[in-house]
Amino acid sequence: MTAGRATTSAGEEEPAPATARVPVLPASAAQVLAAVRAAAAPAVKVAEAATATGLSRPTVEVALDRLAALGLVGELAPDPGERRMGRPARSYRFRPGAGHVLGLDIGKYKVLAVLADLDGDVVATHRIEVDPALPRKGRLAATRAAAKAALVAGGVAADQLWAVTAGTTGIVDRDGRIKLSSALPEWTGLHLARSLGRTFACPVLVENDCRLAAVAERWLGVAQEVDDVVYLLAGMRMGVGVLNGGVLQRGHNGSLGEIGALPEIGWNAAPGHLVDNPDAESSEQAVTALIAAARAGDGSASARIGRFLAAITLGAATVALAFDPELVVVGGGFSRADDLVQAPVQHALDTLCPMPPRVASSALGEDAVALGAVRVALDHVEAQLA
Amino acid sequence: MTAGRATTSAGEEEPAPATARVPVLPASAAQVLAAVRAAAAPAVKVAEAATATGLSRPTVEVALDRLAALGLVGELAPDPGERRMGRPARSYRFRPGAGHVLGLDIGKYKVLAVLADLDGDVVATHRIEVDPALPRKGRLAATRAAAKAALVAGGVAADQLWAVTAGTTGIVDRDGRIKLSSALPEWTGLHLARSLGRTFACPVLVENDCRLAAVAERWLGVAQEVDDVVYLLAGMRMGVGVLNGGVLQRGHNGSLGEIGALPEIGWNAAPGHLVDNPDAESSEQAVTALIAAARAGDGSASARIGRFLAAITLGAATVALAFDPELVVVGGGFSRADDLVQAPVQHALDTLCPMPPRVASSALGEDAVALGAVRVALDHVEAQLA
DNA sequence: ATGATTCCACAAGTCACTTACATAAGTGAC
DNA sequence: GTCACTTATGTAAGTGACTTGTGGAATCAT
Repeated sequence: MTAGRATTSAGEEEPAPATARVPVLPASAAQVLAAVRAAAAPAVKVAEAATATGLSRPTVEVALDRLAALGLVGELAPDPGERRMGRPARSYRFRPGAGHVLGLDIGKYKVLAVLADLDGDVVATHRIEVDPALPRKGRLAATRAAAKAALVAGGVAADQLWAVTAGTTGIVDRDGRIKLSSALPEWTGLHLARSLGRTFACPVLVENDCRLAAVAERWLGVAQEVDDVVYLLAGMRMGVGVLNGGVLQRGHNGSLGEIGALPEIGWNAAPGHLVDNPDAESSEQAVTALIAAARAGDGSASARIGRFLAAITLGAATVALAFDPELVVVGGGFSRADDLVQAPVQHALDTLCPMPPRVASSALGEDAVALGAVRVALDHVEAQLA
Repeated sequence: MTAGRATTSAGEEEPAPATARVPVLPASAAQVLAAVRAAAAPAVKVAEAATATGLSRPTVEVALDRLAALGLVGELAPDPGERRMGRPARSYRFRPGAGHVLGLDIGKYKVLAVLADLDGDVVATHRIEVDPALPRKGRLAATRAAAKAALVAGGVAADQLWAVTAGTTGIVDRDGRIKLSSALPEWTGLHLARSLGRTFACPVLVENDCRLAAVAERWLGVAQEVDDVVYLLAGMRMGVGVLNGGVLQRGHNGSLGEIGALPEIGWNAAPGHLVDNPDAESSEQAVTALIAAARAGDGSASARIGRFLAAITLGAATVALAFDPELVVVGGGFSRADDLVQAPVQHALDTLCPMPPRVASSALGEDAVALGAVRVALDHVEAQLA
């Protein structure tokens, strides 16, 4: 569509920006690709793909040729184990390495980059600890460094990256701008999607971290097969991510689920029950210590945690009633305290809700946000391939 | 696909159930139909439809022939006002009367049937006042009577009905069963979709009334062009309907938005501030009288209303924060008191929410539910035509 | 009437897909 | 090793929905 003439004639064109592009597939090829990916067996014979798609064999064959030319599928050497009569069938399989996506979790204390192939299998990971007081530039630089390191570790070239999603603390609008972040005040106002867009030659999506955690738990965690999920981040920071009918909810300003602003809910005060000075940079370690103490039988530590739980239950019941999920996933952010939260929250919801949802603790822990980012990036890619 | 042989040969077939069926259109016809409907002008020339769809003129012509055969479009006599050179172009226009949908509002005190054509223009209406204590059977009979009366008044045959949607009080699951209705206790457990399905030879959808009101306000009321809407029913009954990204939210059990169960929210007690005995059958009239008194300057009536408003604001703020809508529509159910509610709720949200939504009072009043039902039925039809 | 103008109707060509058939590449029996 | 059998591949011819292209029909201006 764009001028082939200009690129061949004039030399003063801006350099072709090496845009990583998801290939555009004709309808039949997209159908065949979906069938190959959906197949239970690792390798798919042409005839199988034909019956699966309802298309005829010749059509499937040309589609497979195109997909093979794009690298999206590869022909497989015939399995020597399977010896049957007749001419052996050609087998194809999806090549998840044809493209890659990157999920970024830009947190207060760390930046985590997760590189995955088109199957969502993690190819490489890179984590960089950062100073919670780091200014914008430094945190962005750390993000780019983590992304680059993951790409290098995975041996993936930049133009093999088809989509990037970043998750971060705060209210993110639909353009990828951070409207407000209380945990990272200097983050407020940053157009993160545009900033990162200059680094990557592919679409960059930005989403609130709790939402991505909700997506991840549905993808790989405790909320698999569940369409209506509320993810409840309960820890030094309170947050909510909501899936309704399997689709991520954002709200008009991107602040859906942020009921913490209501003093009656008590969420803003809740972290104060855990540690004396929640804003201190050392609060993260203090909470870890507190949990360890409570597990070791320290009564005053348990009491603190009890007060914290009492403070969050009303809010938990409110979101459960408001969104009517099938499952509430509680995640903490700090390591492995989710089990301490699950039972009390379940009890609270059982008492407060007429039709109480199940409550489960996060299965993915600290990786949830980056994995959710990977899933969102994959969804973006797959929407284009369809 | 189904056996033409059987119907012609055997006589013992069950009588063809006169199924009202939305016609199945080939892709090009659906495209052309959409173009004809979307056109600004009432009549569309073939060439215009061709450029609008991107299809060629011959293709558009055969599509129009098919649509005309189905009655979905009609050829229009050439406009004698438009005198131009050359052979006059044939004009087509959408025939909204090709099919009809029915919206039902099955309430405590009334049943309202609204019959509309495919443009959503109301063709006929029938309202039956019912005893609030009426048992299931009677209310269902009244519903059927209202539907029939509307059909007769509109001169529409039963097989011209392409979809029916019913709205009613209570928690409705995705199969159209009423799981719980506090306002109509004998309604609980009724499989309303199946009951009504025996009456109508077309799909019957059932939805909670507040949700339909939200849909209606977005369609014809104050929430036009707004994708994220919370409809707040504030009166003798509290309820919520939520649209997020323009799509109706239901939740896992169909109880999304039902935060009234929380005592801290205060919604269950709120109607008690308006009248002394909210469960009495005369409470409806009592509220109407109360509003009239307050408008006339009665101090104690105003005080009652003030207490009611104070009791609902926390819940309003909660749903506003939870769902992050662009607009909150307050509706009452009883006649025209919404303006008394709008300003106090707006004030409450402005104080309690960091990014307060706009608050508007319902534009559709008592008709909202039935009109929302019409819209949902039309959406169902249009999804099939696409 | 005649020509200009505009739209319609029919024919022929194109594309993606189908069915149908001949050919290739193996296995197993002799 | 050769032959028959089985199974999958490769290619040709056919179909349907859509395209472009050309001649014809309906109206206005002269």
